[in-house]
Amino acid sequence: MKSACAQQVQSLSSGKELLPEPCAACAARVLSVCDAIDDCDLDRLAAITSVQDIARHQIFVTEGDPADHLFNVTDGTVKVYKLLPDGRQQITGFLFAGDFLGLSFLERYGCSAEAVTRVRCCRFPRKQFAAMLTDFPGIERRLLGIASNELAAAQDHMVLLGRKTARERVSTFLLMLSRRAARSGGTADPVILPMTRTDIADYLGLTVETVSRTFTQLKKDGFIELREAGVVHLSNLPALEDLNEGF
Amino acid sequence: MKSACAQQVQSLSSGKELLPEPCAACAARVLSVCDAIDDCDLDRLAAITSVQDIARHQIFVTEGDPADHLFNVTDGTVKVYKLLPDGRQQITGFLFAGDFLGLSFLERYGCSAEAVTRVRCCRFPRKQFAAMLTDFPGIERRLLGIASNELAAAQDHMVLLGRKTARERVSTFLLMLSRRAARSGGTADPVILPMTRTDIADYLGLTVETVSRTFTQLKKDGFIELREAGVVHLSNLPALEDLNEGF
DNA sequence: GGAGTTCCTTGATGTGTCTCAATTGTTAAG
DNA sequence: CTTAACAATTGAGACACATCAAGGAACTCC
Repeated sequence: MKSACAQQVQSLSSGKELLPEPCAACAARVLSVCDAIDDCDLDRLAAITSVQDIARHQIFVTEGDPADHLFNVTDGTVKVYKLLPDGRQQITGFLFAGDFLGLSFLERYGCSAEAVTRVRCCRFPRKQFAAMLTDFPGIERRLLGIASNELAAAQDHMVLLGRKTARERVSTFLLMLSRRAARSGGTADPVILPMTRTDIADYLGLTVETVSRTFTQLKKDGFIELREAGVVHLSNLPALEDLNEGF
Repeated sequence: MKSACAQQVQSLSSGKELLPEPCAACAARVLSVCDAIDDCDLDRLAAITSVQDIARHQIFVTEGDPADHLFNVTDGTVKVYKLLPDGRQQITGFLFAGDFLGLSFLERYGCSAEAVTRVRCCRFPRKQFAAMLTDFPGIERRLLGIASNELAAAQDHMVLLGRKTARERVSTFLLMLSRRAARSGGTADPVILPMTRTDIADYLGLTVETVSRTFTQLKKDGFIELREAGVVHLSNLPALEDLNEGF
């Protein structure tokens, strides 16, 4: 087990091969927990790390299972969700390169996770990772920061689910993806949607039909353009931001 | 500033006077962060603590303000909420004795907080509290645990807001309050509702009218009884739990 | 290149919850 | 006890979104 965090050499969607690289060269590192560790100590982290490639649609974390592993997404998109007994689904978040998965440091996973695209991630055994916390208090601090951010995002999402209209939900979603992409070095304007309309609906607390209708409505009103599949052009970003009144 | 965490000698609602007590005797301590500190080090915590009494309806934390203080509720009920520019409100959670407030360790508060009843709490200056983290890593571990629990609660609430019917939301809410009360040494069956129907509505993503109608509907169907104001008797708890199918 | 599958869109209709409005119940003040 | 202010309930009607159903577009697999 020599290799560790993987560097994203080519986008997975391009079909090119991925080259595993050591943590020190990991493109996702600056975005993630691993950044809390000095270069010289990275081999310590690398020793407990295994790189995983996950096929599209594969469920690699199941709600209620013992939380044996923590994950760090280095490429691709993951959906994190909960199910009601009758099959209703609520997606609690999407994860992208640099995002950490497994933040419920409880005995069992609180959510399930499924690869929306082909996904590459670093996997840490939870116990060994926990053991490292005592040696590297910086990680703990970092985790607390990540938890804070996740909590803030969860609160924003509660506002969306509890109080926003369908149109507001969709535009908030588009802006969120846009900012997220820009923040991690991507492009802000043509927003890439790796997930299906159904996934978007399950994230926004709507039905597929309503999501689809809202997209066409936003298109008709000149806020967005839909040329290729999975891509949304924000033709009128200021107006779109107005829909969310500085949110 | 000699006194620190307050002990709940009598319930505030009874109108009796509260006696401030040192942290070592604090009834809420076992439920809270303070438990991560040994008795002998408690004076260190006490030195930066100030006890605060907050009147009903007082807003003591405002979203967007610099996060100068952290709070630990020792008695009473607090609502934590976010507002949309046009006044729509989403309550993200209710806090009771032992609950920690200020978990967004960010520069500014992410939510506002208002006293639903008269509230007593311990207040810590954020910077001094942060400084203690290095000396007492146990607190950090504890905070991470609290954050995990809050995150799990937030995820459950997203499912509620995104995918549950009004009836399911209300019954989930009642069960949550019941379990919460039981967990912190209270009574599980007559559930106490310190908050108004409007607050419940803003928590559940509904309107007051729908909440009220759902209550009477649950009453008519024999799930609950409404005798005094602010009290709900769970006449048929198993059936109520069935409504939420093991949730 | 054709067939199957999945995804997306659009239409017609239904309904759960919201909105508006009025009444009653409760609490606090004088 | 009276009055005012607030909280809770109930009814009538409207509407945003869900449901049901069908057609078309994109992708995958022989």
